[in-house]
Amino acid sequence: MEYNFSEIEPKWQRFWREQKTYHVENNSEKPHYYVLDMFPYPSGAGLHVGHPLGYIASDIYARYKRLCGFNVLHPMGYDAYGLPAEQYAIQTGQHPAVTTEQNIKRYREQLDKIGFCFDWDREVRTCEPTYYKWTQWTFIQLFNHYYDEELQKARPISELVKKFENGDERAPEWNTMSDKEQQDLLMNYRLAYLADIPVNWCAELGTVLANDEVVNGLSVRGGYPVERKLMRQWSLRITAYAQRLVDGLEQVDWTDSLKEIQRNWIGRSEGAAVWFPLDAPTTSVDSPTSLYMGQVAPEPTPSFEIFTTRPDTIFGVTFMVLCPEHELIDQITTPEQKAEVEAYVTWAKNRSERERQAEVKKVSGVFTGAYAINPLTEEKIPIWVSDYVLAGYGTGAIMAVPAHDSRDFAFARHFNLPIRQVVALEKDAVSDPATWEESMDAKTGYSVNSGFVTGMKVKDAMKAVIDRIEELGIGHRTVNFRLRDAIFSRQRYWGEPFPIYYKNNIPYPIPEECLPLLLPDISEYKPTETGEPPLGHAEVWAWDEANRKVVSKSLIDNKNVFPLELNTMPGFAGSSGYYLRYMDPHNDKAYFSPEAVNYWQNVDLYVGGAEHASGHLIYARFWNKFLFDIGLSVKEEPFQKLVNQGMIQGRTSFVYRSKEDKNLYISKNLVKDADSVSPIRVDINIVDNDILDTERFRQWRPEFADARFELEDGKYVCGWEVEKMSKTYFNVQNPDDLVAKYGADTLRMYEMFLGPVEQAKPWDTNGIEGVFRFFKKFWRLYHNENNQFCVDDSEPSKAELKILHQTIKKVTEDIERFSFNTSVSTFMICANELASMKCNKRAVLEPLAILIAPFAPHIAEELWHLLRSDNQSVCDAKWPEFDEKNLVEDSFTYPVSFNGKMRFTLDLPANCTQDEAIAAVKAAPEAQKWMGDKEPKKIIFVPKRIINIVC
RNA sequence: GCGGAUGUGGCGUAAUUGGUAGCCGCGUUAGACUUAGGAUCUAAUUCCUCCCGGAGUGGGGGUUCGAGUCCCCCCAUCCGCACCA
Repeated sequence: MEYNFSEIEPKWQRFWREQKTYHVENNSEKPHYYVLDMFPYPSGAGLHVGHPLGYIASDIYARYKRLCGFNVLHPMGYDAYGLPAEQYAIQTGQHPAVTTEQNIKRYREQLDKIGFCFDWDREVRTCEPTYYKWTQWTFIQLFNHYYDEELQKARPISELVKKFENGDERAPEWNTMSDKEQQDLLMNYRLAYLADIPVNWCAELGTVLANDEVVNGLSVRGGYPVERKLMRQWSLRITAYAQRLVDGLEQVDWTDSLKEIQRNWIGRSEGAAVWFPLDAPTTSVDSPTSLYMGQVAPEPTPSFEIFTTRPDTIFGVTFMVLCPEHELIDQITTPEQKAEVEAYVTWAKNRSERERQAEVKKVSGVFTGAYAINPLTEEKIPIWVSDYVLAGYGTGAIMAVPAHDSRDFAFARHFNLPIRQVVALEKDAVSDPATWEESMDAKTGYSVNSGFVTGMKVKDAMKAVIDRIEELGIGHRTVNFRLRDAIFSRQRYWGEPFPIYYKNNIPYPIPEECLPLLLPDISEYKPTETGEPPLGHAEVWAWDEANRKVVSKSLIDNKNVFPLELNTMPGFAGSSGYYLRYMDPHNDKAYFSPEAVNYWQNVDLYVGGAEHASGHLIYARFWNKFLFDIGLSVKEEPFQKLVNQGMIQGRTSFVYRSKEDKNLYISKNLVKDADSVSPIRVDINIVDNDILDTERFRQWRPEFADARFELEDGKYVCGWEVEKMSKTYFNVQNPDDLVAKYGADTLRMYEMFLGPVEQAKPWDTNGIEGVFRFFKKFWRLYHNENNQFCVDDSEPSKAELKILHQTIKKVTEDIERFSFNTSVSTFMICANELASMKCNKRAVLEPLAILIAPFAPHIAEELWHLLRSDNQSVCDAKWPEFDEKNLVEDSFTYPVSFNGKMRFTLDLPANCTQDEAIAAVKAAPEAQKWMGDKEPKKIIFVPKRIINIVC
């Protein structure tokens, strides 16, 4: 029989399904290993060849681990809530659940054809009530917990209430507060909280977006403008975990670049918070010094706090800047400046995020007329307002040191403010800042003109200044983060409903026993006429507190019936904890059982795209840390090792149409002048190895029906370019087509052969033939000339064993370091050598079938069953052991170099000593030729490698 | 601007981690078997060359007996962040 993949592959896929080969139990004597893929959003377009790349890599690893004796959890599911299904629903009225179901069906068919070892019994879908019940449950836990700064972990909010009741400086009047006041106060502590916050509002999408969903002022989905707007929204207090999110990166095995992206996103910076008193005529302070000695309790002096990472430059402050939103502006602006300041503030606040970002280089601002006092120099410093200071970072106020901060420098130059040098590269290298072209921002050199720190190194000066500031009680060391809390409300339909109802305008969670709070059906998926989110259309959408159930909205006037939250949760809600649910997906009593999580612990290997670095991968880490704090999750970090598969780009094919003769298409290498032709994208499915199928091209579209071609060697050669894989570029490669033409094993192997998994690369089908040829050759190793299965039970030769063990060694090492492209090469070398030796020994071919099983499970399974009479799957075989002694040689050919150049080779015993080697070199006739009568000055001998002789 | 990465034949890539650069595959060329082949097999294929050799891993310098690999300076491309004080 010839290698007939179209018969083999469905046969074994059925076998695996019927035998439940990939079913995984939560208890086993074997060591556990958890291999996870980022689950897909099932879009309407189906899979293209880029999607399975990571799945194939993780599948190979999962299969390998299993063969090595691990109990491997390798699940798959769907991130099923999302905007496209909802937008499709708005256009067609089709329920998103219906389209989502259809898309999932198609995804599953496509995935099944590739032969993955997923345990489909553990499938999760984020839109299933049995799943989102636990998303809602976690939200309630977040709502019911706060972050205890002392313990550095989440604790029940009831503990905080108890503290407040017993007297706490954070809520001195707690016991006299009304319920509403108490609840409002607690909102400042809850990990899931409701607050009026500036949000990214996207009018076009009719929803707010998280920071990572906005790029350059445009929405990631759709590219619509986004504006800042104050809205009452649910947020997650992820900032409470900022430090732990930074620290945790030390413990995980991720690439440096990915860790760096996360560190940047979290944006930790150390510095000082310093209070600058106002030079306000209203304050009755005799001498500013009396303020700072610490003993005299001064009159309450209006002052404001700034944050700086360069406390050492405090002697170079020549002005202060407040952000336009700063609350102090109204109080301090002098009457003369009032009109100007108000105009500026209004202008700044109304600027869209996009405008602001586009004009970053433009300097704008206005003087308030007020002054602050530099607490160390007692100088009077003007206070300005400018939008280059951001409200959301630090305190929204800065001390400006134009000599050593490029933004302050630009501002000072623009408004002609003084610039004073306080840092120099050398102690005496002081120059006139008026001559500078740019500020000196580097944190190197020495302090100059800086009072008591003059002459110190910058680093020491920083410490000295902070120490003094803390001594004086006018500030303290502090850490600031760029990370913002995650906005958790979406004005959408197709997402998890919040398990929240409002009584007297105070939010309450519905009782946990009543979860899930089911997403109601609605008639229209658009916002309501009054501007409420789509859930405003839901008729039966009110909470009956007494009967603990959802009832009709019309009952809201009744005593115990209250409105339910109309927002839904964002996409990252469902994807933040799914890896935990896979451990115990059918549990209806708990998110997952303690037994399950104690067995699996956390994800050992996570494979997915780097585009989730500042979204999903941060949220999931936060989510897991919270579950860890409340005792559910057992590891603080959810994903121990992370591999980012590179994006597969498209490789677009072009034909070149003559500009003179619109029906003439010129083959690529015959195009003399690029301006004389127009390149036209052509469907890659009618191009093979860059050769255009001219007949199918004529049929492709009516306008090409009369096409004529200028051919080279009778062929039309297309040009190509790397672009995004997209329908509009005709460069989408559907995996189904390749499976049909070459089989799943060839597709799997070829995707790996393309290059390192981590590397972005264009999809290029040229070359898949080579892998297909390999499989035909591989098949023939197990068959005779008449295509009959034929293996030999005799002892293998030394040479044959050497090839086998070389292959075992290399493939094992390659898989361990995720280098699958090189293992494919190793298989090819192995097959070539065995074929040329005509080796058909069982002792070689049986282990070989196991070795290739992770890569090409179908052909491996077929050969395995031909080799053995028991009905055992190759998936349950044992990974062959590598035995060094098969590789040991009696003699070894040593390359011999003179003065660094290789001159000749010498056969020596493989384990010869250095002295023996040197003696052999001296005796060799070739050596005489190179050495002449010179004595070697130096002989370098590396075991089994090189002998280098320097004369 | 800041941060991270990458740069090797016509193409995708490899190199035991400092040890004969170009493995494996595509493509190309020649040959074999064929009525035929877009099947299969064999051989060649970094470049230059007067066939003696010489040059060569983005460019320049350095360390070393020896550098694709380590160090310094440029150049190019890709990615992330971007007024974050």
